[in-house]
Amino acid sequence: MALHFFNSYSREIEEFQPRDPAQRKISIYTCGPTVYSRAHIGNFRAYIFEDLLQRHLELRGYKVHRVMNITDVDDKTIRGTREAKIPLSKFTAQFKEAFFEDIETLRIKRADDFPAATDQRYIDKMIEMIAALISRGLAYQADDKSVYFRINKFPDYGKLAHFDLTQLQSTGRVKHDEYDKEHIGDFALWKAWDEEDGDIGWESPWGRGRPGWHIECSAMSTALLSDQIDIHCGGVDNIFPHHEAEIAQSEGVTGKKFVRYWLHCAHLLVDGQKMSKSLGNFYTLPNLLEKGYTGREIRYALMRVHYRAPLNFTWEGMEEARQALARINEWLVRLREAAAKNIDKGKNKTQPGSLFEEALDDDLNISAALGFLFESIRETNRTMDRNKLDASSARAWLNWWERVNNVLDLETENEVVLSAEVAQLAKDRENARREKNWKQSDELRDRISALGWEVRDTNDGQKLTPRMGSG
RNA sequence: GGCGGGGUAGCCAAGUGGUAAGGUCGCGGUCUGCAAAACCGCUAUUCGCGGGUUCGAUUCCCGCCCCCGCCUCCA
Repeated sequence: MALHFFNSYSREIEEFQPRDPAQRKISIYTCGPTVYSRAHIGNFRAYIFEDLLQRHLELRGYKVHRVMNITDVDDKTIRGTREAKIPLSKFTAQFKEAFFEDIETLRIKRADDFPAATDQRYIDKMIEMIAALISRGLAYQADDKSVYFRINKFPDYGKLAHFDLTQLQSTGRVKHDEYDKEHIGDFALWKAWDEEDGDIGWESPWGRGRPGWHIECSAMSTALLSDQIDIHCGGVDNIFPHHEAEIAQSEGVTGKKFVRYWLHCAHLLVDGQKMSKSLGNFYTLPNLLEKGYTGREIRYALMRVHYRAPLNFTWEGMEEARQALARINEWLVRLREAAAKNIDKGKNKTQPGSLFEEALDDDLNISAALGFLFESIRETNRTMDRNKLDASSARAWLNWWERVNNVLDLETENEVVLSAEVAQLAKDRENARREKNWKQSDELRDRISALGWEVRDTNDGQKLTPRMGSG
């Protein structure tokens, strides 16, 4: 089955055909964080979705070039730097650093480029694009000295969001300077300097000021990818106005189709409510780590629901993630033992299939893909219970897992080393068991458990595994 | 008001015009000295509600209800 994605632009599932199929190269642009505070887990849901997308494309043999922008100048960063009374670059640096820390914890692959809006290279590019838009009559400088995009001159404006612009209603959420603009929907390309900006600003043909938010993405995607990109991702809330504006700006300059496939991720909810910085009901990654959850547990919890469906974050869901991963762990341990045992009963016919990746081909149907994974786990466990899984089959399953895990990236990283204390207790317990001193054996099991290790007695003696979440 | 996305077991969730994957939780069983893990069995006669089409609908059509979101700088 060929790759299919739901394209927000057409609102249909479409077969994926990259711009340059022969090269197997794909360009992806993803909207990154605005670094005015620590990103919350809702942000990371979107980034994990993009990570899953990239990894699956790579599994399918594509070479992905992905760009993620960092918005490091806007109203909120300026407010932040003013309140903190430190320079903008210093203010945003701390959140950039936190962001990279967090994506590493969540095992999100780094983009190839993380362009920053304040980089002079991109400021220049933005100015260049704005000038082109003005020369084409698509933009104008208003009385307030800011430059705006003239949406009436761009007939496709509203096509992505499927908005009828005459129906636009102000929510009052954002204050805008309606008197300076020709149309209420005209959006800023260049914002004229005002007092609140302090020493933040760049010179331009239209005077000192700073870029509007949308133009940075148009400039960076054009500069780093090309006039036309294969896939552009973001949260659904970015569809309007942000992505709509990007289309208008980029196509207004190049005259070419900007993006082939628009993929948008639904929101993460907390207790059924949208999670957002402005509402203050958000968790950051450190908040969850403090509760004892690991990066991979959080990764699983954020990944397991289809990207176009809302994901309701709950602690019950975190617990579920933990248990599901523990199940995978156990399975891998057994498989590796089976692969090493070199028994050859040769009767097992359970073979890994390709259903996992085929599910992902279908608009990243992760639930179906995980369904196949867990079915496979049950089947192979059943076979191993009967001691019927031969070594070569076990190896085949392990190879399959490696492939699957390239996409999921859910395996425990390092073996947690037994402390000398636990090792000694285990040894004592072994002796106690040899003497069938069950009382002492159970006491020791409790003590080992208190130290974070679970004890299991198997045919091959006792086995210790670190309790989930502790490692 | 306009435009989206959802509503499937306690919770999360896949799915199809032919009678409901998977995860998690709970209960019972096998195994065990007891556990744990694993496996087996049970847990939705039913897929928000009401109509319609059909031999048959959770799946298609119509109407309605509920939740979440977007409607000018939120992923």
